[in-house]
Amino acid sequence: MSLKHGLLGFLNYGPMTGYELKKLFDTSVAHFWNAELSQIYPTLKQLESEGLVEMKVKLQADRPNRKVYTITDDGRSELVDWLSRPADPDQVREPLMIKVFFGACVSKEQITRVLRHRIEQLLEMNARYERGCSVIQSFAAGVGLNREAFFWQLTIDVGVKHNEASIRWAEEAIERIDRLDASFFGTSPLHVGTMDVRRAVEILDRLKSEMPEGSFSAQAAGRTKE
Amino acid sequence: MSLKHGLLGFLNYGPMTGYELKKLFDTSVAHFWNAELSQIYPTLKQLESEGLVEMKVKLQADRPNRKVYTITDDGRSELVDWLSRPADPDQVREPLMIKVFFGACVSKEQITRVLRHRIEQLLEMNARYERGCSVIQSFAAGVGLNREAFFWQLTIDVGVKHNEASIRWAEEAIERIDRLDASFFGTSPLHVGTMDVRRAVEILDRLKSEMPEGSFSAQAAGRTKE
DNA sequence: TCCAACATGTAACCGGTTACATGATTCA
DNA sequence: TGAATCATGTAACCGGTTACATGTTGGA
Repeated sequence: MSLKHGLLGFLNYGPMTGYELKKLFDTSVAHFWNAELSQIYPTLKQLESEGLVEMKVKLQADRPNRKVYTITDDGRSELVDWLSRPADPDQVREPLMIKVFFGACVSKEQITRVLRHRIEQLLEMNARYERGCSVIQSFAAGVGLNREAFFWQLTIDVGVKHNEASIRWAEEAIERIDRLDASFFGTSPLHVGTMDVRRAVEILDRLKSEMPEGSFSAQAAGRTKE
Repeated sequence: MSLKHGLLGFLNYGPMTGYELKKLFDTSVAHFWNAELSQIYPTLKQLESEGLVEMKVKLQADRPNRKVYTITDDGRSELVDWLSRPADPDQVREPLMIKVFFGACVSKEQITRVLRHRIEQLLEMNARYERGCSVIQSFAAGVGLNREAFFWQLTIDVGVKHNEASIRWAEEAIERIDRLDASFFGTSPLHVGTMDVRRAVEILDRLKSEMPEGSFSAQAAGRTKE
């Protein structure tokens, strides 16, 4: 888990409470990382028990007391250490791709509708990203971290690029599906090919053994384990 | 969870065992979905208890008995139903982006090394994808599902496009970081700006209230819950 | 009057991974 | 002899989400 390191990263900017960390998360890294308070609080405790942060209770009369966490030297070096280590490949899990993978089970209209819906989502998301840019600039200026804003911007850039690529892919996919002969789908939406599984597995085994190594699968590319 | 629907999708091609499902997963959807046997077996049981699949034990003398699962009419209609529903936006969790976000904490060399490492991963992955294309073609031809192969191919295309976009982004990021003045990073790797958190949160609150709505965050774009 | 913000948490659940268990057969 | 394949599972754990609990203050 790298929530730990996300918390350390923010605490490196200055001491703060779990509640404040949640706010920062929501308005700065929400596009690639979500964190609930119910996960932040125990994680802070854990960081404390590992000596990576220190906690001081600030008594308050009118509001609940605040527990202010400060990063320690150990915490700082753990952070830098982690940041410098290369990251494992992200293992993805994309329900939309399952829908596309089995697209032949449904009609042209059904599958393209799903794709068009995704395009809408991506456009909306990119619009939000654009607004996010100005938020980052204003925030960085207001808080005096212009240097840091350069990197914050990079994480937005990659999201935008990703979404643009997805949109282009989806648009092309819709076009290609539209061009497909109607007979391609059969008359019934449940008209999908069947296969002899024993034979299929046989073929896969053969293909696999013909492959150089690692064959065709997403994972395994210098895993190091964090 | 859509492992359920992934299993249904494959069982729609023909009756098979958990062991065989695992093989198919590993050689066809591994690039966007992983499934362990220890998860497949209980999920099949669950599908059975929901009446979406049926199980028959095939006794074997020399090997352990096989439990062959067959999709039911209910299962088929649940599959088609699910496939036709638009997918929620993928919620992502990208450790690499945390590293970039806090890139100002480390040196130019450290952060660019991390990015170069990611580029290597992506290139290797795309090479695997290319091999994957021919696997899909051979497999589809061998098993007589050419129609379906069109959609299988689409799921590889999107992976390739994504990776290409990431590579371009990372290359540009490295260039831009390299061009940064050394003073940008300070002399010490731990030289990172600090901020007045109370003030930062104040600014965020103000920016948030100025924003139209939903402000800047990745989620929330017509969630429907599966 | 009622909801949002402040501020902290616990407990149950959920999807998924890792490790462990069993036991025969086949191939290097 | 020892690893890989066939074939099934259970149990512990892990990161994360949802729901629930508590109690004050300030604003619509």
